[in-house]
Amino acid sequence: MDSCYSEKHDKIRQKLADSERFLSGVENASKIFAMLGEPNRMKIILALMEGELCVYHICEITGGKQSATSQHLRKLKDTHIVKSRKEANQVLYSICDEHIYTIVKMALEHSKCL
Amino acid sequence: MDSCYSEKHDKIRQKLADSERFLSGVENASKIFAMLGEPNRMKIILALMEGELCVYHICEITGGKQSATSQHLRKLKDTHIVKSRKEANQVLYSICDEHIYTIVKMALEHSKCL
DNA sequence: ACTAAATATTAGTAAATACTAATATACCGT
DNA sequence: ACGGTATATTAGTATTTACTAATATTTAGT
Repeated sequence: MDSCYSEKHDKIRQKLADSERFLSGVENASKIFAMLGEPNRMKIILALMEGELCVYHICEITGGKQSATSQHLRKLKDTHIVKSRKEANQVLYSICDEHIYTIVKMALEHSKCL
Repeated sequence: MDSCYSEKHDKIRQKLADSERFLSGVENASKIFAMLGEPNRMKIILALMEGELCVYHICEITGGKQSATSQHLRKLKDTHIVKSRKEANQVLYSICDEHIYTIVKMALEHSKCL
């Protein structure tokens, strides 16, 4: 390896790193949207926007089945949209991040005006 | 039909209408998210956030194929996220609505902090 | 320890979605 | 009118995703 290339190569590496960072940013942001892009999951989020809820109540409110709801909750947790804590024999879910509120409200706003 | 029911029935109808409005609101908002939930479509949006572009350039920037890109653009148009106008022999696309900018920026923000 | 309630997981299947390649359409310049 | 360029559409296929039903795990109360 010739060391006069090192600066040049650093720049290339920087560019690659940047674009990777960019692409993974896109991937991550896309994942969030994909989560909200499923109506039943969206209903879960809307329910949780009113406050912490246990799985049973989430099912009741959204009309979803236990199993399906549980699977959706896991996905929402994996994407850091939702967090959970155990209390007695139930698991309470709540929204992780302020941003989600704003994002959802914006989308409802947008869809209102066709 | 007995007319003393009319008020009661009106209320029921109102409630049904409300919940339908609510559900269709959820459906519509969800559709927007589903659009942004596909990485290649997200890239298209990000490109258009810099300004109006023709299909050829969108393909070039995002690295997508012509056909796939065109199909994505149709979907984005159907959901009123994007609009188009013809100029000479090309079609220029741009983002429809202010909200989209904010929504996307929020999501990138959210995904940045894990 | 046993039973019941709350939640999670798994496996299989059905449905939705995105991709590719080929073809069609529209428009421009000659 | 013809050839070329830009975009759209279609059909078929592959992949992803969500659902259901059954089962497993966890905890609480007796």
